[in-house]
Amino acid sequence: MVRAPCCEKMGLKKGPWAPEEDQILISYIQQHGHGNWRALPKQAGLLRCGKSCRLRWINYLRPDIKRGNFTAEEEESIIKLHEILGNRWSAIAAKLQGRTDNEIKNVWHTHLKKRLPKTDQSNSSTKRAIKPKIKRSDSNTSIITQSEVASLNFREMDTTSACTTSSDFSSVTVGESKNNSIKSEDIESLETMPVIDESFWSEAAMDDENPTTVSSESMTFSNEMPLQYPFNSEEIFQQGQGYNANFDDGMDFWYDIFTRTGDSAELPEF
DNA sequence: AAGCTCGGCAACCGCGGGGCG
DNA sequence: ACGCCCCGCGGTTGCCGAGCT
Repeated sequence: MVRAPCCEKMGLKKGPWAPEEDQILISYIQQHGHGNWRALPKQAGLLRCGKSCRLRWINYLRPDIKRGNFTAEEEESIIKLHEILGNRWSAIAAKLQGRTDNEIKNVWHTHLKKRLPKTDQSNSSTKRAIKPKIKRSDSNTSIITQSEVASLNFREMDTTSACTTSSDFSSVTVGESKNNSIKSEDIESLETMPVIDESFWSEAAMDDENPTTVSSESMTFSNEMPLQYPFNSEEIFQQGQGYNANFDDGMDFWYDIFTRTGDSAELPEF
């Protein structure tokens, strides 16, 4: 089935927004919110498609938008986050208060990309970022927050429940299955598993005799800062029914590690 | 001063995922 | 289980102003 173009209908305006249109959109959203973008332009009396309205609001009119040049800190954050996330601009934007994905994308392409060595530039375009695969928690599970993950401070992880299910940080479910069966979705997840180092697998995870225990010691960073791998199912089991750690929480964790180590060379690739 | 080039940025396009009937 | 609808995302386009010749 071929999807009809967004603004196929005649009479819908395209291109730059006029100040009057902005005003209409702002006042409408202030009064009514934006429940349904598709219906919004008609209700607000705008000759725009809903998509265009949404984009204009998100990228320009939102009251919490921070305008102006990016600070050095922000640029540094973008570079670091891009190392972690790849071209997932919305995820990067979520970490930068008041900045939009579009803005970050533009800054990246116009300024920041040029700063990288050529090899990195070519890699970055094809670099595979973690796909967000947010799993909505069941009624009998709960979301674990970044701080909760960080506070767990584990020595070991159990790959039966932690590794296989946390292989993609967007989708971590612990406490429901204790078997080692690999599902098709796990295969995709395994592809996006952080590449750590060879010893990580040879010493622990790939140990035939003890395939489920991984020592966090095998994950080392260049500055010798001791790091604790985030997930330990045993303690998590003790805490309750299980949990879902969603994608952003996982990213928060890795970003935290990154900012602590400050060494992109040692960052796990996705 | 006029024409051209380039960079920056706002906006558009098309795809994929999730919700819902 | 399936199809439709809507939303959000990432890639791309095109306009516009600044700088250069």
